[in-house]
Amino acid sequence: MTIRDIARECGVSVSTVSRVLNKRPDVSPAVRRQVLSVVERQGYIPNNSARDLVRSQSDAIGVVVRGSGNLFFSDMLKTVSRAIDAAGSTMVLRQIDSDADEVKEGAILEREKKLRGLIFLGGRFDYTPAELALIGVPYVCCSYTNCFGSLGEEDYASVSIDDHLTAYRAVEVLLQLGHRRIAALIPSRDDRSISQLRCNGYLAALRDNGVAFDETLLAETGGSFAMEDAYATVSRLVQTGKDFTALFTISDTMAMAALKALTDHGRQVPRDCSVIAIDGLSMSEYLVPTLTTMVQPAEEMGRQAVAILLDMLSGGSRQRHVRLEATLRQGGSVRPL
Amino acid sequence: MTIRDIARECGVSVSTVSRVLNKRPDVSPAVRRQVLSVVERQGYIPNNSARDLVRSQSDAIGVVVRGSGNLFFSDMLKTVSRAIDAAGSTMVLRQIDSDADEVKEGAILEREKKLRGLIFLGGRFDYTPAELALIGVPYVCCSYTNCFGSLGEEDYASVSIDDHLTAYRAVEVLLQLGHRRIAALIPSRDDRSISQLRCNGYLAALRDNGVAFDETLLAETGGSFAMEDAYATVSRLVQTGKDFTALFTISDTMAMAALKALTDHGRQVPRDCSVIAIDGLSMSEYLVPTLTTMVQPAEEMGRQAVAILLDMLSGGSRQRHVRLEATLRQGGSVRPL
DNA sequence: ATTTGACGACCTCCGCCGGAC
DNA sequence: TGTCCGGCGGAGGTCGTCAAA
Repeated sequence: MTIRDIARECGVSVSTVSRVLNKRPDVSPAVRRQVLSVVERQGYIPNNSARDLVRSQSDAIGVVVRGSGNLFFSDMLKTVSRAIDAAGSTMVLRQIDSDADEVKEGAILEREKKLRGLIFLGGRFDYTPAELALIGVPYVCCSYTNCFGSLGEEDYASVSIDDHLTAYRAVEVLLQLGHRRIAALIPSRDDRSISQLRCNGYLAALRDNGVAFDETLLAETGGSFAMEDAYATVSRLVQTGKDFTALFTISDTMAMAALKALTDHGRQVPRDCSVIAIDGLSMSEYLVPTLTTMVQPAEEMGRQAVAILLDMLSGGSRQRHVRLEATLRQGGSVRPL
Repeated sequence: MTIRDIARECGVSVSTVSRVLNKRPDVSPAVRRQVLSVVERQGYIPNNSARDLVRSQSDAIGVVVRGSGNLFFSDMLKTVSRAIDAAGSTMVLRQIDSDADEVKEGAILEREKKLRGLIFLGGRFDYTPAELALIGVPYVCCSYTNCFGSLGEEDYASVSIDDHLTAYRAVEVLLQLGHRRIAALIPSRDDRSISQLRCNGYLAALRDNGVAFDETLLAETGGSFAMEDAYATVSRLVQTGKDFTALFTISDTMAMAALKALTDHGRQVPRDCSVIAIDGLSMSEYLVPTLTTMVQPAEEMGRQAVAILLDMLSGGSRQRHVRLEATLRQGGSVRPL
């Protein structure tokens, strides 16, 4: 079933059917009605590949989301979608695996859909100029920066929170409430990524407040963000018998697993151990106790990412790197010592 | 940058470059190396649209997932992906909005990628033959059936649990523990979908056990599966002052919101109120208390869906409709009365 | 003036044939 | 004879242009 079949059945030319399908004005109402009815009756669906092939450009903006199971990107995605719609543009979404190459996928998407620009929701922190050369349109890194890479500040755009500072503040909350023996649950202390940044914030907060860093209170999952591994890691930590009154962790989901592990091993939260995290998933408001966490402004991040991209597309010159602030959401998982 | 540019730069023909890119054997190692190095250096990416367009068929199987935020489909998706790989086929994934038309999207995907078959993860329960005529390849409905539609049994394939029976059993668990005043938290009792099926299971279990149905204990969110609405609905229910010792709900995420609402209004779980749900998300093992829930065999469902599809593709004649059993996972959210 | 038809270019693959050594 | 490479044509939908009704 091709456009030619429709044309033949209607007794008109391929050009005419194409005009109807693309809602162009220069077709008589009678012919338009007839073509549409045949299209409907035959269940004809235009071939998207052929369509994409011939369009030299589109008004579409691509969004590449890495990590389909990442709840944090869900809220953000809604805002991004709305902002792109509001700008009269179209969003083309591609969800990829958390170990896939978002740059490569973005480049493929760019060519396939003839994109005007790209937004990456999540990605590596260590791009090199060579790999980014694949991308031929303006792009914005959303929720991460290139701090471990070699891109120039002017070579890309980003919207993010200050991961170091946010972790620093979270740990400070615990310190100010009198906690001194503060454990940290992280994937890895040197993954050249978010985990390392936030771990460094933890270390800096301890140092600045005169608390000696205790290596044995740093619990690494071995790179994993999975709840399963977080649970096992915290369980091991508790079983070492080490004393700690609070736990800092870098994501809400890991915190959820930590809450469970602590409870299962007889440590009540927050009575026996306070827990604080970073992310601010809406889900964590439904934990018992409600999770105390540093909320990333997901919606504002999405809005800003779209705003920056649109500005770049129109040749504007506004700030290309936006740092937003994470704010403390008081829950019930932290108590004064 | 097209295949022609690469051919020109290499001083070979377009055919030769195409042969290299498609890993065909009849190219000399020297030419192959040269072409690949130029492709690499130029960052050439073949145009997927043209590629898809020209292929008359592929070995790909399409998977359409409706509701990107649905955690239940995450586990299933991994199994489906592995099973398709194991069969030597390729998976093409499309995530769509929960209010999008999965049939339409599936039909588009089918033409775009020249699919051999389709698997729908989540969809409407009331298809008509007319709309399904859009789909031109074998397909399997995974996690739902056409029980509210007008398809013939022979017209489609499905893998699902018995929603009525599963709800029935969940409520029976509560009844056998002595509970009589059992509230139900559901999106809607007549949505011609999963909510209605499970609600009927609840009603049947009450009836068969001689417990009169109390209209005021049926809490509807108004069609929403969102935690926010579940929380508000349970809060209202508690505030009416109605007495109930247990709560049945149709999904783990709604149960999570219910746990929170009950706790926030002074009802401890399971001491003051037991909670049971259906789904068996891995996440709900990390709730405090662990959620007692009827676990859908997500992985087995994924495996079966692929197996059925492969059988249909090879002209096999095995059972087209597979009903799997949900099994009770004992948690800490239910107690005997 | 309005509506319609014809045509080529866009890009890649693939089967086939022909040529070269 | 076998190996390697070049060239051709068709398939797909769109869109601007030109011609024609």
